[in-house]
Amino acid sequence: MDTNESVEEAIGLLQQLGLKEYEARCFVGLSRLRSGTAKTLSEMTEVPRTRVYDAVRVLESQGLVEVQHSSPQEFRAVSLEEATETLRDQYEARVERLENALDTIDIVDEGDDTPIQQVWSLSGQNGIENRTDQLIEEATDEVVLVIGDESLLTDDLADSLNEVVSNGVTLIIGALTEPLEDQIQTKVPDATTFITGLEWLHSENATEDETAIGRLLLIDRSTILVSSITSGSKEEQAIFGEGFGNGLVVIARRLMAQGLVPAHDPGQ
Amino acid sequence: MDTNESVEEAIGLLQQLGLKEYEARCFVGLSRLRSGTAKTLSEMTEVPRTRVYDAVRVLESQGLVEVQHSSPQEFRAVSLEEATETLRDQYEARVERLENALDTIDIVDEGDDTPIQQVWSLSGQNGIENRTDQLIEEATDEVVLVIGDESLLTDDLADSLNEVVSNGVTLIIGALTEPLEDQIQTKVPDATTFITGLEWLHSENATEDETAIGRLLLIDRSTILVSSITSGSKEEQAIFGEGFGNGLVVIARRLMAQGLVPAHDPGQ
DNA sequence: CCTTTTTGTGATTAATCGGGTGACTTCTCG
DNA sequence: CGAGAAGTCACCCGATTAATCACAAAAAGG
Repeated sequence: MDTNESVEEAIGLLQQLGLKEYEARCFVGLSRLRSGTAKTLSEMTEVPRTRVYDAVRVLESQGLVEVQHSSPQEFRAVSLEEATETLRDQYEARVERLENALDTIDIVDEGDDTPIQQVWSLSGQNGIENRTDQLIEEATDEVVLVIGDESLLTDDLADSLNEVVSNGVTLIIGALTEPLEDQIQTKVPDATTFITGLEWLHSENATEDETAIGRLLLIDRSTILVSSITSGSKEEQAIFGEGFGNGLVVIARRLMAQGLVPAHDPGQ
Repeated sequence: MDTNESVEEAIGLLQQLGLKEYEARCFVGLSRLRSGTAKTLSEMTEVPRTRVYDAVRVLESQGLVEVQHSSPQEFRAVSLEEATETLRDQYEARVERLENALDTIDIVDEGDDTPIQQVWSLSGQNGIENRTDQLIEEATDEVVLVIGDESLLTDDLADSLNEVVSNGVTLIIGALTEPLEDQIQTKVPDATTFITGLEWLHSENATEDETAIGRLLLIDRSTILVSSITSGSKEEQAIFGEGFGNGLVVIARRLMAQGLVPAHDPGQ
């Protein structure tokens, strides 16, 4: 809606995608013009005129802008589809090369691992999401999952759940609210669902930096992941433990036995 | 094969993907260790010990490593699959947001366009590739394509070609060598192929900064794209013109009539 | 043809960021 | 309790990047 806001956002995103500020400004500037000269661009983007040339040159070498070598020379941005496709290609190529490089390396050295009680923490919505999916896919016996916020019920997650349930794994999913439970039953029809009775899971009054429950995942009764979301920063943080004897896991099992999952049977 | 080399490459790639040097070093360091402390990591990666903590914290917040809050605390990298998946997600999210932002903007202002003869230049393998594909898909009548190097015959390109040929567009593809022609007939069976007789298209003796032909694309006899590859830098550069009256296009048509495409009939 | 303005290049300065180091507090363990 | 390791901070300095300026080349326009 608000163009100015979107412009700023686009500039920021382009910088996150690796462009410098001037390059980003020039690109969105050109995106709003069918075509423009250095002067036009400079006026519209606040980029010093003499620096427009450098910026555009970089953009051209990345396939985001085309240049007409006349005098004065004119610039124009490639179409939105071409631009995003180019960016995607670029990134995909890098990630693939990274995969290969790390693959040929992975030859680990000294095993610096202590096979005792371990509790790891990780944060970032994305990373936690991926870890969740992976853990679910590795389950052989039982998956217990409690979801605290509907935004966490992604399609990828549903895919993982449906895949594992089709392999004969028992799937028990809890929700904090009834509407959420309905959503779950729609996306993962084969799961046994329930509404958790643990009040402390609910995000109280949404005060400042109140901490709400994110997910709670128990795999084969021996691996657990619990995450929370601070309502202010919306950053998700998780702790994660594995091993049947792991303290965290033991607590989780006890918790479960007590009433998190009401008697293990569906409905009510 | 050579681990050391791969390590360096991985570090470079991670930096291109947005990590700082220390972060990149720490991540590949942890990738070779099942788990490690700040000291271990510092020794292995040449990152000052006191800075390992910052770096790892950032990595954790991005979902690339997990931390055990013991003393001394231990770090470990997530699996290769999780890491690449996380990176992909992150990027995809950014590109999508960019798409939206630019979409709400695109409301162009003053049309600063000159509808006269225009020849644009663009560079970068990726961008040129995308432009090529897009132009092909827009063809309504005829596509003439000459490919100068087999590396340019990508799957995406073949897809575009096959798609457009199924819409009844005449497709004529030239190659510089016979093996290349064979490849083309395999990937795009419905195309009429030939071997170009234009000697200057061939990359002479591969001297220093010799310039070899990349692609030559003529769409509906009114839009043309010609690219070259400097053998040294392997950078691809292209010029691009549209409009039936465009000078560049006129030359291309004449060139074609002369013998680029031998009499327009298949084989020999 | 000469003047004036615009265009493009290059060098130069200023500010920011990231790599690198060391001081200092806290913790662990003998 | 004391030595050494772990962890946190604050700082320095070099490189990158934003920003300005000086100047040559080229158009525009009398």
